[in-house]
Amino acid sequence: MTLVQPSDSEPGKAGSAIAFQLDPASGVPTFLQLVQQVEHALRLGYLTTGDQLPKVRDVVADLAINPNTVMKAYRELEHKGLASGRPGQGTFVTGTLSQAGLPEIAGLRRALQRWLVDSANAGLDEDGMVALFSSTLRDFRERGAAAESRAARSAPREVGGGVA
Amino acid sequence: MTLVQPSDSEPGKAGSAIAFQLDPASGVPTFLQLVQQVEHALRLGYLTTGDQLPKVRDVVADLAINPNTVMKAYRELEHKGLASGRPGQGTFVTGTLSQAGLPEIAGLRRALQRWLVDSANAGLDEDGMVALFSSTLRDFRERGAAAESRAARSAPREVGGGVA
DNA sequence: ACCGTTGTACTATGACACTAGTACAACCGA
DNA sequence: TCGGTTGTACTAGTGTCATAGTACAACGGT
Repeated sequence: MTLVQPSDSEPGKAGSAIAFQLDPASGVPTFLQLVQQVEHALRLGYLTTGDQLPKVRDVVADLAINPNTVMKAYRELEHKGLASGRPGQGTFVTGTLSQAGLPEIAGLRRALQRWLVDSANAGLDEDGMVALFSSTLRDFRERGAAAESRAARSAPREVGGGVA
Repeated sequence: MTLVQPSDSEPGKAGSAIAFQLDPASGVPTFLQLVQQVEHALRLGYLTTGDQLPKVRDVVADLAINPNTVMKAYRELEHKGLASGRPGQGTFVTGTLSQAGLPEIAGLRRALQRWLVDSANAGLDEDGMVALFSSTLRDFRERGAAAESRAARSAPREVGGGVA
């Protein structure tokens, strides 16, 4: 034991740290799940420059995975310019991905919560909701692409999706 | 050349066949993406007993993947009792997963479409929408679990997620 | 200066996903 | 019955993911 006593919101953690969570059934590689969760938090503004990510050894203990796996995730984030490790201190966010304002996101989130409740009331389970979201999003993407190809005769546009 | 001429809706395909689509960036194994897409279509009632799945060789040609990979997906579906291969004919749906009525789903889908439009108007890109959905769903799951653990003192319940 | 914390590097090993290539089996229609 | 279509089986090889285990480097506080 040292000086830190574990609790729900551990002391010594700067900013709002996120809590990683794994979904073994998803088929997504562990290290990628970590990367994606950080990116999601960055997109939604739940994490910003200066915030600390969970310490490698903490993640290892919480998720029962190998340090190398956590390192692979953090290295990927560093490579994308989103985080940086500081030996002796921790790993910290160095970039951001937020695109919409926090209030807008909060509103969208509430609307989505209502939709989830409606879905549950309609008899859908969680997998069903995911299925419907995936399907609707795919449609949305295709419609958008179709609309663009209709309008882009003279204004070609890049559609690449990297984080750059 | 044989008798079939490729077009947008190929002749010779019974029922409503689904069109597979891969997302290389997702990290999800190819064969699992195929399985999940069929399961999603089954959940939403877009595919039902008797419908034909894309022929192995068609999938191979369309997605530029190996027959073994498609077979792995179809074998998994067969193992779950959802599909069955008939040499010389194709692979057909043998089970269903739909839980809510088609009209309910259509309504939920429209609501979700509106939400996607709103999100786009708020400045969110597709990744942002996925991020917000994932985050909100995770909350939803935790809230539900909390509500259950509050009410389930005397009525324990299974939460397993398999397709059985 | 020392010690503990934290990030980082390295090798080796097992499991899994995907591929290439070949061959065979079941079914349908002419 | 024959030929084409389709599903299926098999082997072998490659790359990635995750693991265990060990060791080192950078930083802060006392």
